[in-house]
Amino acid sequence: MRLTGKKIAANLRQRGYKLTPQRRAVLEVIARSREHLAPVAIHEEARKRHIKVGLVTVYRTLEILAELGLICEVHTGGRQRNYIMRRPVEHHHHLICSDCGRVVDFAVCNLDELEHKLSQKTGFKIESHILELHGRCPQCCEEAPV
Amino acid sequence: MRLTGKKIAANLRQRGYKLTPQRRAVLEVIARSREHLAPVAIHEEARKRHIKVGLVTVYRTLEILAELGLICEVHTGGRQRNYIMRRPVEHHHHLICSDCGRVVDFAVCNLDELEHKLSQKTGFKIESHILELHGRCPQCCEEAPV
DNA sequence: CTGACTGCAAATAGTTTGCATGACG
DNA sequence: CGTCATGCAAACTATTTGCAGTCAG
Repeated sequence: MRLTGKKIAANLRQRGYKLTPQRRAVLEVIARSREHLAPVAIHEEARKRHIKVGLVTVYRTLEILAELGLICEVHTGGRQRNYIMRRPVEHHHHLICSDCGRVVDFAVCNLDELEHKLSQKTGFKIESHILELHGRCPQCCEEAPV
Repeated sequence: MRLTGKKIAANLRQRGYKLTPQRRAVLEVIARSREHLAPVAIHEEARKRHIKVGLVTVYRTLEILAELGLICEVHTGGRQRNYIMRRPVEHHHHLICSDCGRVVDFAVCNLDELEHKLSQKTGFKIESHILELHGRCPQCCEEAPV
């Protein structure tokens, strides 16, 4: 599914939001990057493309986009938030390169059984999970063999 | 394995650190809590127990304790760091109540196969993973049925 | 037109650093 | 006793909020 402007606009409007150049810009920057980006990086990149946008707006936009499920947060352990395009709409996870930050999606996670077992054992009503794999991508392994 | 003062002291000394009342306090606060705690909470709790310690020291201590593997970080999605005692030394994960913050450990995670497959498919050299389950614990489910 | 959006400046929140003093081993 | 630890204040970083002007629909 391609995220055309129209689809996004509709998506936004549905919840009473408007599609402004700034929001378009933020979304585009994230969409074009294969890596996860921090708010500051998104801001810089947008300005490089000569789109006038304030950092504050980037923050506000990210919140909305995440709420709409168009982007999602990546937990890098660093001190800032990081967002990446949510390509497939389905449930999926990330494999993240600890050197360059490249992100690969994957969908398989046979955790249902685990969740079921744990649920029975602990009485928890399990609602979601975070699963992220960290490692080094092929490029980084080559470039700087530890 | 009980974490006696001696063991901890040895653990610290091994790497050139000293065991001070402050460090002892921080560790004790974390050890007694079943939930994950943020630096501020640890600081407050320590003071309640009449141990004079500065917030700065708490931060510095947390860094060391995490480095030593005595405590570990929990990713709550909130804006602060959160730490919890690392009870078993083995590899394990957390099941976290999204209401009260209670944390349950579990060790089973049949991800080896998944990691292996992904490694082959992507060329990534997988080094670690984050797996956290989120849900509501029995108590919270009872007290406030959604 | 009008309510939602933007951007600035300023406020917060969390964390880190510099430095003089204090105490573990 | 020397080295590492502490605590204050101040710096810093990331993020949020208030508000007046602006714009998409």
